[in-house]
Amino acid sequence: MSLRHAALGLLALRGEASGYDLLGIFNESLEHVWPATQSQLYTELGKLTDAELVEVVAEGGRGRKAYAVTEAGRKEFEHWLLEEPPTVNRRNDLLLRVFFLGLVPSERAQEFLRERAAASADMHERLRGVERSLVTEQGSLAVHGRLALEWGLRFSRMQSEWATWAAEQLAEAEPAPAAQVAVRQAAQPSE
Amino acid sequence: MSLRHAALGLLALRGEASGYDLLGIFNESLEHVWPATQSQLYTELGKLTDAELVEVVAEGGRGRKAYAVTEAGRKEFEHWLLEEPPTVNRRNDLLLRVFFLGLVPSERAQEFLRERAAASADMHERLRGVERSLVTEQGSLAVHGRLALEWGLRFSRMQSEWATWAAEQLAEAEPAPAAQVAVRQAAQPSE
DNA sequence: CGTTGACATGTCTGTGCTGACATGTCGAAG
DNA sequence: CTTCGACATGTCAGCACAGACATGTCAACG
Repeated sequence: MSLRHAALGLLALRGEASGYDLLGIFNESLEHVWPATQSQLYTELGKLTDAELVEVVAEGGRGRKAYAVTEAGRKEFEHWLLEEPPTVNRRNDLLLRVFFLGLVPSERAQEFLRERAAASADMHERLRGVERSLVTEQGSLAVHGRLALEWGLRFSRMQSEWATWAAEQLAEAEPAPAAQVAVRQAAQPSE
Repeated sequence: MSLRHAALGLLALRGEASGYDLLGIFNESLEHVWPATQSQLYTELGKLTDAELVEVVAEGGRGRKAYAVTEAGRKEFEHWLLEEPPTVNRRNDLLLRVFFLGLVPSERAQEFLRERAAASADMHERLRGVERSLVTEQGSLAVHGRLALEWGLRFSRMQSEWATWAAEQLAEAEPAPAAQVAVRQAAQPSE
């Protein structure tokens, strides 16, 4: 239920904002961290209002409603931020595939892993580009944005290195082509 | 929609299995990679049967139905495994919190990051334990299980190091309590 | 013989999320 | 004056998933 807290947090940062404003921030700053669609966001703002964690502080043109966090909202947000343990992201598409890699020929599996290594390396380079374009900015938002960026840099590097290593592991474990099978069978009587 | 493919893959590995059997595997081997509940799994097996990707190959006592993948199922599975690009896991609870860390005093934020570093270090140790208990096992499942384990080891180490680094960044950026500012400046010119 | 625990299948409600749809306002440019 | 693009709010259907509920069989132990 983190969208709730993301919205609360953005309102706390901004002081006040409309659903439309928040949507803009979600699509810019939080796109890679916690994406949200418009329908979700407006629904959540409605619920937050009902729960009295936010309130409408102004109504402007085009039906615009400016929201701000209430005292209860601020409290709820800080509790979430510091007290509640972050939920670990359990599902991992990549590792699920790795689990099944034994079902295809080793060469195909190695190819798959090398592709993943390349994809992560690409991601790393992309983030390096973002990093370079960020050196000028200042302020607390930039400080914490940089922490998140560094996480991405380290993660993509780790994953790229891991995938390269994994492909090598498979290459060593099974030297592959049919010609070598006989050798293997002669060398090791069982399994 | 990866539960579908996880079920397909497990059936391909096992040859044939009941929903109950698969549930056991999900709760043991795939718990940290792709958890599934019983209701989800039985529902999915029903859908897979309707789609003719799996079929009931035997019925046993206690209403047991043994499923096996069909030719179409095998094809669909291999397509997913090798052709479809793994979807990146976009939502990240931890980074979302980091984004908002500027809303609390720097000391609290540093505390938060150090806690995260400790939690990741714990995770790392836990996985090292699993690694040690795995050295005896053989077979292709163990080979690919080890690849996934190594990913976990590298990930937890990376995250622990990152959190430690991030806490230090904040400590440097805002040397905090006014009294100590002078001391720090005198003691260490930079970095 | 009765109880317990593993085996085994299924349904239902609620929630979070996505994508599509629906509706309307306002300012600026042509 | 019309049209277009940014601003702005909302609903709805559908899917994945979690957790609870419902039902029943079979083997083993006491």
